[in-house]
Amino acid sequence: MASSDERRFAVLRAIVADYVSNQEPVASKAIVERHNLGVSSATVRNDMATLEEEGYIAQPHTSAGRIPTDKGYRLFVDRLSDVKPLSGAERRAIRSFLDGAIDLDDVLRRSVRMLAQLTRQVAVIQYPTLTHSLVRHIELVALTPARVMLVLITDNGRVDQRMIDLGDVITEDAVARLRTMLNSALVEHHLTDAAAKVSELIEEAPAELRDPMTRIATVLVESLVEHPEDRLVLGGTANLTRNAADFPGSLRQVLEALEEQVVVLKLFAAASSPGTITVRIGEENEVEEMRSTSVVSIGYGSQHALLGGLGVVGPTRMDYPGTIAAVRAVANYVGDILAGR
Amino acid sequence: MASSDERRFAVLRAIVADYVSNQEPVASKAIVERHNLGVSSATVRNDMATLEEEGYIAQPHTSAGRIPTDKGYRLFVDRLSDVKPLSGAERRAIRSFLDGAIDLDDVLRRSVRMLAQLTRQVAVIQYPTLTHSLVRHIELVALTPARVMLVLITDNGRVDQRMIDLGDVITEDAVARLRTMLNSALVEHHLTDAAAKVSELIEEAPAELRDPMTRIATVLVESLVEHPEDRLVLGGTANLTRNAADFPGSLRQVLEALEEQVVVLKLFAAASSPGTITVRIGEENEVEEMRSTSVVSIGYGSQHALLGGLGVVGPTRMDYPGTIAAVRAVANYVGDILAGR
DNA sequence: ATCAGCACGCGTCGACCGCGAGTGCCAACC
DNA sequence: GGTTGGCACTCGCGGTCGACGCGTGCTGAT
Repeated sequence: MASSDERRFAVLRAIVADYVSNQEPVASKAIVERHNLGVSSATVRNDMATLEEEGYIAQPHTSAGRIPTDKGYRLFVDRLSDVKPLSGAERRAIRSFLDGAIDLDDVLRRSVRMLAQLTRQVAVIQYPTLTHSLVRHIELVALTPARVMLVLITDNGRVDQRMIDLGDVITEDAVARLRTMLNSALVEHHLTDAAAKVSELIEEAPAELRDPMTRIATVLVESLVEHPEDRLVLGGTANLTRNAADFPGSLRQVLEALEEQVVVLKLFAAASSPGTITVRIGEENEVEEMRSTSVVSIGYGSQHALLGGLGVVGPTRMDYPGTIAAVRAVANYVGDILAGR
Repeated sequence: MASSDERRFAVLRAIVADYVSNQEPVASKAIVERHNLGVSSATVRNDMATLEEEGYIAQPHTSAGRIPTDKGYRLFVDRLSDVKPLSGAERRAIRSFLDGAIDLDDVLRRSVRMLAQLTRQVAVIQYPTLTHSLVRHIELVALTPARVMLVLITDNGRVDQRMIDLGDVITEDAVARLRTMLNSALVEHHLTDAAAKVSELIEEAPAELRDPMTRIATVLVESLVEHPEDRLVLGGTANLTRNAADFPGSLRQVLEALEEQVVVLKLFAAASSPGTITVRIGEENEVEEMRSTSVVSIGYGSQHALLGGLGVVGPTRMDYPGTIAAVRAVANYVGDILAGR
């Protein structure tokens, strides 16, 4: 029967809600008290038995209440329809806080902070990817006679730098000529086209500039375009300790994993198009050490260009609706700010 | 008697050593077993009674062994004479690991990581201060018609960026002229002189450039020279959980405090001249939340110029000799690399 | 001053027990 | 068939108790 199915789901929802807020197994009696389902506790118990058979909930010990399983959370999240948006005050707070930002770094730092605060969890933001960026400017600065620094400035405000060892002394004049060549070839072009443009540059270059140009091109293409070490900003790790019980003995592991950029990047790999929330619950995470956490992530950027991912990492026992709302809101603002400027 | 004093200190040293490695109160019997002082446990007990009266050690409960107090650690550290340097292998590891660095960010990231690994504690490194730096280059990039980005490149490889709202549309040509003016006035000069030079620039500027130049000057001087938001890199926070017992209930507090830049900067405020280790033990810390930790810090840079501070934060029960050696070694390498390049 | 010996204090650990929460099941009811 | 009150049962939790042993402080001897 449809209605019986519905009530069973209502029971699951109640269990999730109560467990999230009280973090203790919830009993049938507690459900009928706090949520008015219009049935008795015995009926709820029957439903709970079914839910348990189907694997949505479990009981820690024989005579305790039930807690949701990963599968239970999954169903709960999938059926989540009306994500209540943030309050006006919250929206205004975000906006005004982020508007004070001074540069890209600052935007991202403030955003993680905001997100961590809103969700009371660990927040992560990826730096906007370079792949879709337009080159605004390339600077070449001689640091020592045989060493230059390449500075790449893109349209979303990101500034990247690389040391380049030229292997030979170079004159200030040569540096200037290289700089001019690079800029006229690349400015206002997409970084994805850089590889092609740059190889042309090498061919066109006068003999004496060919070697340094080759080295510069290699660094530019290899380390900035093909293998950009995706940077990310982390915040609110203190929130992990909020309920140490949520990470049975593995708090350490989680913290360690979070310090590994590679691992965290994997968590956000799913972030596809902006606006689409991805939720990875417990065991669904591919990363071993993160099996005791849930990850809520989303892509940010404008409608057409995905700039990067952001999200939060927390216990599977988290306030999914609230977290999703916050993540979405922050992604909107970050996207606006980085695109709008 | 001098010799009796000496033995009492030897007892303290033994207590510190044993407590640090076993992290449990150490008994008189254990001392005579592990360290050969040539006296009986009864004698050690007498010494311990004295040490306790003088406040160097304490016992958690009446019939337990002793643990060092902050004052005890202090004495221990003060009398530390021969800091055993790192092993050759370790030195080589550090060197080769840091040499692979790609730019300043990378040097610092690798260094914290290294330091955290060596000490198994939380490592912190301040970005090299701007105040003593030489300006290598200033770049001005128009991001939108009325907005430019100021990029400052200094001789130690640091790259800083600031958005500047000009309040009015500006031509590409004007930007170029401003850039030229800024560079010819500031390049190869100390940032400390920037304020003076820049105010000259404003006066010399042609009327139509005066307004944008003023805005740029303000940002440059105020936000980069006078109030540089001292950035810092943190690593190894996972090590805090290594022994949660070390932070009775306050692990959360410590983590939170570490996320506050201001707080952490205060911890390192003492870092004076390069090469001088500063140790703050427990209650000696001015920061309230850090009273349960010890901070070992040092300045790094060349002989004459202090570039910044670095160090570690850990439990008062830490391996001081080892930590001090590691901190000193890493500071040396970081100083070398940033100065030598 | 050092040391062996001893009595004492006290924290730790395991066993035990009673309580109560929460369940599963059953029989009755709509 | 779905729902409900009732009831017996399970099992974890918290508190008590006692034995044990560790580490100490003290005392008296050297």
